[in-house]
Amino acid sequence: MKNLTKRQEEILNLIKTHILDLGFPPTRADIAKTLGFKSPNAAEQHLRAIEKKGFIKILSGASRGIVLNDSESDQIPVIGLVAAGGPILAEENIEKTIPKSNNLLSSDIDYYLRVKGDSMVDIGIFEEDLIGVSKSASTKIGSVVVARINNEVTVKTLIEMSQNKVVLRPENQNYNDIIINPKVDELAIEGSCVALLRESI
Amino acid sequence: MKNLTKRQEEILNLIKTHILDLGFPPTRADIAKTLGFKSPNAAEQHLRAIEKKGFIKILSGASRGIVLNDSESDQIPVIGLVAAGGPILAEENIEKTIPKSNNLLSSDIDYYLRVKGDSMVDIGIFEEDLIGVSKSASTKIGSVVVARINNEVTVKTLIEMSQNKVVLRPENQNYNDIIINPKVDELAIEGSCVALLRESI
DNA sequence: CAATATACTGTATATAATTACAGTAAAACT
DNA sequence: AGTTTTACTGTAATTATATACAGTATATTG
Repeated sequence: MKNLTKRQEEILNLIKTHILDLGFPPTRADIAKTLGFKSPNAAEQHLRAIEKKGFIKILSGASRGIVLNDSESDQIPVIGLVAAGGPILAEENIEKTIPKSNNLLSSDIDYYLRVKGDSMVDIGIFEEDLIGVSKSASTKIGSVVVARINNEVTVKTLIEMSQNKVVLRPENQNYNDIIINPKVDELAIEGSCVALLRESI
Repeated sequence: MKNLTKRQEEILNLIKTHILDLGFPPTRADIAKTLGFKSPNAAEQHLRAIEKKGFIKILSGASRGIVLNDSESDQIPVIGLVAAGGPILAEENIEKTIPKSNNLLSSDIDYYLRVKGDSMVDIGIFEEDLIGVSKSASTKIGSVVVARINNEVTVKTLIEMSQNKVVLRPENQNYNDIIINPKVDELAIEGSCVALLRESI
């Protein structure tokens, strides 16, 4: 998807704002009036350009027939099984996506991860639950993190983190702490768990 | 706000669906075509009636100028502490409301209830969690229900239900089953738990 | 039992809106 | 240097849309 020019972006924002304010897209004349064009055709041609670049779709013959193409930035992916090796957010891991506007929880969620196994049941994280993961939230000691150890993704509580020792604790008395030497094993903290969804009880 | 007739409700839903699908409201002709009216005026008059009852606003002169009035029905209330005596959904119990989400969780959630206590931790329901409650979902044996016993609201698993014996089980080994005789104690099953939200981990 | 609300058909018209065509001018590629 | 893209003005035709007016019929309410 090509980049929009400054003016085109301005028009796309105007459309979004109009929809947010009134609930329906503007007409060519509305756009022209707002931006001071003396001809509705100026708006028309901008719309065609924006459509060509893939950001909107113009429904011909319909008044206000401007459809916003769901940009991926407005969708939060739900990650099912993470294929070994690749990045978590790789296409093949995305089970579905949830529109951000429908998100009831923290706005800081980058993706949802479907929980496998019972290693976190003691703090109420069950198999099939969806965990809201934030990549930017600070990973403090004691927080629940998404970690990748030698290409395997896991959700655990972060207990200790120093240069040559990282301790990840399963919240289930049947499991033992995972102790990693980052100099020996490959370790990456992918994000912090900030919310939880259970779709059926 | 007066109640809509069946037909009017049908039209309001059509408008909402149209907006959800395409991003803008339908025209009178669209409505007429969808519902099989032979005159766009039929749609026009329905719209006027729906506006009169306060559910929409019609912007005169604007094509597709139908604005949905934020009806409370699009918001799901979050119930904090339930005051003894009154109905669960009483105004004073509503902690906040959250917009109804279509894709995220079951569309059948009437309200969220904030969990107090630790009686359900064994199945991953923790204090401060929000439970999505459906009033209409069938209350089967084995399902987690919201029950009111002598004016106190509680969340438990329904184990047995007969004319003179109802058994509610806390999912926590430190608690005992609650055995009620509905002929002695006042008991009402308010709904079933169909989803769960945890706003922070 | 009359008035009002509901639920439409049918026709007509003003206006709202899309959209095509003909230009101008500057900037950005190729 | 020539073509394409961007960014508009200006005009006009066609179509889309709202909306008024005139009816019909049944149901509901005061």
